[in-house]
Amino acid sequence: MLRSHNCGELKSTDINTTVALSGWVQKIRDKGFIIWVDIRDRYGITQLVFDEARTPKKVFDSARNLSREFVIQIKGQVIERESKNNELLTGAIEILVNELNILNPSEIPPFTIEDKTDGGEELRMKYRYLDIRRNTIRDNLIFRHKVTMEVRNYLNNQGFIDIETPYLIKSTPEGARDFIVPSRMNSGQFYALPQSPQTFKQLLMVGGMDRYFQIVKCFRDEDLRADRQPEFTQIDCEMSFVNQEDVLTQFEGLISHLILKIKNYKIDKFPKMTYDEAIKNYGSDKPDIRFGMKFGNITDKAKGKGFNVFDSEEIIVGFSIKKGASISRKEIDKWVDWIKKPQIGAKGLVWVKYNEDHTLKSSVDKFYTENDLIEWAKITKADSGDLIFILSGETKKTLKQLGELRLAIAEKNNLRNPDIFAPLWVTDFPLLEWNEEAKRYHAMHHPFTSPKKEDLGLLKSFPEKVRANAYDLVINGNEIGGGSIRIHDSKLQKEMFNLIGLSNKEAQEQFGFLLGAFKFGAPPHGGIAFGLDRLVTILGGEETIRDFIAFPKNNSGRDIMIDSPSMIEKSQLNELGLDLNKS
RNA sequence: GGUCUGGUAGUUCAGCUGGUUAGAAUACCUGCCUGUCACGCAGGGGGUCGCGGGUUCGAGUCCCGUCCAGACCGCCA
Repeated sequence: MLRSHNCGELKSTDINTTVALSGWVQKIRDKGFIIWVDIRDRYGITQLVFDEARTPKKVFDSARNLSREFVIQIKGQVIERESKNNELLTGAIEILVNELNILNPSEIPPFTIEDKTDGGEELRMKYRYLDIRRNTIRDNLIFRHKVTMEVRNYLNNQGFIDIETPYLIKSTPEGARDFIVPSRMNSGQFYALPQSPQTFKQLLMVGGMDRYFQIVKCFRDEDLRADRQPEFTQIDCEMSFVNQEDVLTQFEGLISHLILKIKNYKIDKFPKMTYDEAIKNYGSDKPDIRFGMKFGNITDKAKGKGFNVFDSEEIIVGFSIKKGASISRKEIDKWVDWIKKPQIGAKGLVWVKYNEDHTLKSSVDKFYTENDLIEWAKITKADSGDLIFILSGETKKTLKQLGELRLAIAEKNNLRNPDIFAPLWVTDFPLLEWNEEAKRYHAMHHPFTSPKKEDLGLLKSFPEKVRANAYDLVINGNEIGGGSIRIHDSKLQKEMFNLIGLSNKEAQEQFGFLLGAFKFGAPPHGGIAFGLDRLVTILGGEETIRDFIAFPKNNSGRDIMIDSPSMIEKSQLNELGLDLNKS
C-alpha cells in the first residue's frame, strides 16, 4: 500500500493513527535537530517531521538527502503539532515518520513550484508538467473539468445526445484557413481538420437526432492572440424544430445554470440588443455592459458651426465619463495620443469638461458656445463633474475607435470588474459583409445561416441590408458563443452560395452533400456553439485562456514543450507524395 | 504581412548621458541553529549580457541585421 490517505485530508481527529502517504517534497525546513518536510499531492500538503530524538537514525539520515520534488512514500504516526498553523487545513497535525522510501529523486526544478512562482511564461510552458503541479494551474484544470461536467449533465438532462463527428474532413475556401492533412492512400489529396462540426451537426438534424451536443476540438490556421489558440474547444449544439427564441431560451438556461452552479451568481434574464444598436451605442458587436458610457450622437448639434474638422465628417459621436472633469490636461493629452496610435488610428480627440461649478470648458471653445456644449452634454448624458470625449469621422471606423477608447478608459478606471457577470444576446447580425480585397460578399456568420424572412426581398437588390437569424452570446465584452437558425431549403442554400460568389458547379462540388441532404426532408433547425476555453476563463475571472488549457500553444502556434511543429523525414514526404518547395 | 515591448546568474530583474572587477533578490551548495511553516544566521559557487556584424581608444549600454518570447493591428465564415 503506497498510501492510506492523501496529503490534504488528515486532521486532529486522526491523531494517533498510523498512516502511509505518498507525494512530492514541497519544502524542507532543516533546523538541525529536527527536519520538517512538506509533502504535496493534488489534494493538499501535510507536514512530516523527522526528529533526532524520536525518529530512527537511518530514517533521519535518509531525510537529510531529500530535495525539492523528490517523490517519496512514508509511514508514520499522526501527531498533534506543538505549534499549529491555522492557515493550513492540515495545520493542526504532522506525521512523525518512521519509514521513508524515496520512490524517485528529482533534479532541481527550473522554477519554484509555488503559487507565486518565479518562473516566466516561456519556462513554465517548456516544463508544463511541472507548472501543472502548481496549485493555480491544477485548480484551473479541475475548474474546467467541473464546468464541462455541468455542461454534460445539464444538456443530457435536457435530452441532448453527445455524438462525435469526424476530424478528418474536407477543405473549403470559406472562412478561416484550414489545417491540412495529406492523405497517404490518396496521393496528392488532402483532408482538412474541422473549423467546427457545422455541416455534420446539420446533417445529424436531417438524420432526425433532434437535439445534439458535443464538446469538441476545432482547428483554425490563423494568427494567435491571448484569447485565441489554433486548436480550441467548443460546446457545439444543434436543435430541430426551433426558432431563434427557442434556441436563446434553451441556452440562456445552460449559461445561467453554469454561472449559478459554478459561481453562485444568479442572473434572471439576459438582455438582448440588436447588432445595429450595439454598434451605434457601444461601437462594438460585443459590448461590455458592466458599465455605462453609452454613446451619444451629436452630429446634428455639432456640424455646420464653423469647426472644419467636424463640418466635413460623416458622424460626430461621444460619451461621458463620470467624475471625469477632474482629470488633468496632461492625462487627457495621454488619451489623445492613445487614440492616435496606429492600432486605433483616430486623427484627434475633442474633449468637454462639465465642471462641478456648472461651467464648461472644451478643446473647441473657439467654435462653440456654452449652450452648444450643454446640448452635447444632454445627448451624452453628462452631468456637472463629468468629462465628454468626442470623435468624428467615417461612421463605421469612428464608432469602432470610440468603442476601443470606451473600453480602455473603463479598464483604466477599474470598471471591468471580474466578479460581475453581464451576459448579453446580440441579435440580428447582417447576413453578408462586403470584402473589399476579394471584391465579393462574405457570409458574416457562415453561409448556412438563414436570412430573416422579412428581408428576403432584399437578397438580390441590397444584399448588405439583409439581416440574418444569427445571434452571439457576449459576456463582459467577450464573444462567448454564436449561432443561427440555419437554411434547410436546398434552393435558398444554393442562392446563398451564389451570393458569396460560388457558382452552382462550385457549390455542388464543395457542398453537394448538404444540398443533397436538404432535398430529403430536412427539418427546420438551428443551434449555437460556445467557446469552452473562453467561457471557462471568464468564469474563472481570468484573461489568458492558456492558463485553462493543459498543454497550450504559444504566440506563434508552437508547442515549446514537445517542440512542434517539426520537420518530417524525407521518406515520410515520399510516402505522401509531397515535395517541399525549397525557396 | 505589420506595429510595439522585452532577451543580463538556475530563476525574476536592476544596470543612468558608453568607462576600468556586471549587481540584487531568490534558488542552489556548506556549516550553525531545541518547533519551523516566506524559518533564521554565517559563508560559498554561479555570467559567451540571445546571436552576427558595425561605430568607438573602449559596447551589457549606440547603430544595422537576425533569432526567440509577449501584446496588439491585419486575419479569425
